[in-house]
Amino acid sequence: MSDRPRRRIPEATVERLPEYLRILSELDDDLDHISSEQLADLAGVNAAKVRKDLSYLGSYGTRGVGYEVAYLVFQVRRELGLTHDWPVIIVGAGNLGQALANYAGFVDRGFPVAGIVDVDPAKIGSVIGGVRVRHVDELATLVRSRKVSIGVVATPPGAAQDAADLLVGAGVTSILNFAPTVLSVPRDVSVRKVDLAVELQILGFHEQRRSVPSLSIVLDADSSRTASA
Amino acid sequence: MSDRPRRRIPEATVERLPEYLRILSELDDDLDHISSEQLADLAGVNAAKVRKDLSYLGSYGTRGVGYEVAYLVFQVRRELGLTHDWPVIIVGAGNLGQALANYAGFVDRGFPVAGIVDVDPAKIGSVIGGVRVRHVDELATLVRSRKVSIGVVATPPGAAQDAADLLVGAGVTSILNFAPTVLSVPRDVSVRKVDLAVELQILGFHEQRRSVPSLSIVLDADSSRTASA
DNA sequence: CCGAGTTCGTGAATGTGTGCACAAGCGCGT
DNA sequence: ACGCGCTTGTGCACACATTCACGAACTCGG
Ligand SMILES: NC(=O)c1ccc[n+]([C@@H]2O[C@H](COP(=O)([O-])OP(=O)(O)OC[C@H]3O[C@@H](n4cnc5c(N)ncnc54)[C@H](O)[C@@H]3O)[C@@H](O)[C@H]2O)c1
Ligand SMILES: NC(=O)c1ccc[n+]([C@@H]2O[C@H](COP(=O)([O-])OP(=O)(O)OC[C@H]3O[C@@H](n4cnc5c(N)ncnc54)[C@H](O)[C@@H]3O)[C@@H](O)[C@H]2O)c1
Repeated sequence: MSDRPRRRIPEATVERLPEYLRILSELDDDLDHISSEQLADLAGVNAAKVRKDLSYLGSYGTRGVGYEVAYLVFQVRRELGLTHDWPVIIVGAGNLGQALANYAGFVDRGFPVAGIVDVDPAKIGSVIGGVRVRHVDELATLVRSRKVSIGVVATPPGAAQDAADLLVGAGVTSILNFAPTVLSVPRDVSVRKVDLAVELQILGFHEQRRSVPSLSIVLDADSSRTASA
Repeated sequence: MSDRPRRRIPEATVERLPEYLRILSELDDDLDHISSEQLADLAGVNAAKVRKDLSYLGSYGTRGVGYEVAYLVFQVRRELGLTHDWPVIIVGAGNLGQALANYAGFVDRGFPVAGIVDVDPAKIGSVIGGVRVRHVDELATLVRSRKVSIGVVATPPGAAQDAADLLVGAGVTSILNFAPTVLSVPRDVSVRKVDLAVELQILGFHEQRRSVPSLSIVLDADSSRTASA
């Protein structure tokens, strides 16, 4: 219990752990154990993958029985660093920034909105999701006083790099970028990008392939990203 | 020109093509050629990767010169199926659904919002981004009359499977899911999921690792998803 | 206490993605 | 016409991810 092997966890596994965690958290309270196969079904993946993923955290299952849900939740949360909350600051209080700030799902999963900033005087002072919109000049102060290490960029593309620079300058070390722009940041800052138009374009690609049945295989079901009944 | 090799394109490449396309589209008009290295820099990836990605589309570059931007844009658009628009229907006109409908970036990139539906009488009839919100009962009619093949699920998690079933029943074959739920759909329907809380949790994981310097390597810069200066 | 049935943990095989390194091809200047 | 410098396209080696298959370890009933 006290020792932590702290082995390296593959990135692909890290990307699935939050999904397992969500599913486990939503399970009925009277279900105290779950098998890799049950969890796999709920997550839409292969059972062997679930076992391998969980094995990176340690040997927390019991053969012939499965995994104890409460304990597994605890272990996954610990591994993901969710033993404490990670306050988040949102830059840009437009359509998307407001939707994000209003979204209860963030605080529920350990990411309270510690601040929202904008440059538009019309937006500053308004309250969204219980948080008052501040001027972007106050960003650094907010980040430092609230010990924020994660920033969300929800500005127009032209302002995204500026926003990122501000965040990095204030000490933020992780950025979630919604603007369709490639951000330049120091190597020790993590950036993840969510581009909704890209998602649609990927769907469009497969959609198009579907309608022009290739000479070889008629339907190459893309098992990678698609969940099936 | 008339022949189309129609080779299989790796999924990883498909996921990068939209980004290349966006960058190419935003280039100065007076730049008529671009090298793989320049494009790689702009996209924050390796030049060899750009060349390999583009080589799946065909040999559209010229050695010693680079790629002709206009022609490359055309080819990438063709490959992604963007020779025509893909109308999209949004289910759920809440915070997120409204932000999406208001977002000009979709229609700009070939995905006009053909309809928005909801169950809430208070929302039905209002106009968002130039589109009137309809009752969810009209979904099938809308999908058929506007030839929609892509649906966006922006309902609360509890209603997401219902929304997906409705979409599939109406003939939609690609779904972009924003609800934190695993959707069950027939095997021939593509689903992509965007879970913003998952993105934050992944950042949180790396954030935590950062603060507990592992015994082995102090900072394992995650090159996979992070763009760096 | 034993055997049947269950489920985990993981080695090994296979599949997919990345990046180096270099030959082949092109343009340009002389 | 030719050589030189530049850039593409790709073979190859390596890294990473997925899946299978099976031994190990557990439960339970008799
Ligand atoms: N709305 C969507 O559904 C959607 C979908 C995909 C991507 N996006 C992207 O998300 C970003 C935000 O989209 P949106 O629809 O909310 O745009 P928006 O125009 O509604 O909001 C942008 C906000 O950023 C503020 N801003 C501008 N410059 C700033 C700066 N330097 N510092 C701080 N704030 C600044 C503006 O005042 C505005 O309030 C854009 O990059 C957009 O491309 C939005
Ligand atoms: N708002 C965000 O920033 C955000 C971020 C991440 C994920 N999400 C997810 O996106 C989804 C939507 O979030 P939101 O903030 O817009 O929620 P919301 O509650 O503001 O909006 C949901 C809308 O869906 C409608 N709806 C409910 N049942 C429906 C049905 N059966 N058919 C059609 N419409 C129905 C509701 O009337 C409401 O208008 C949720 O699943 C949420 O978890 C939202």
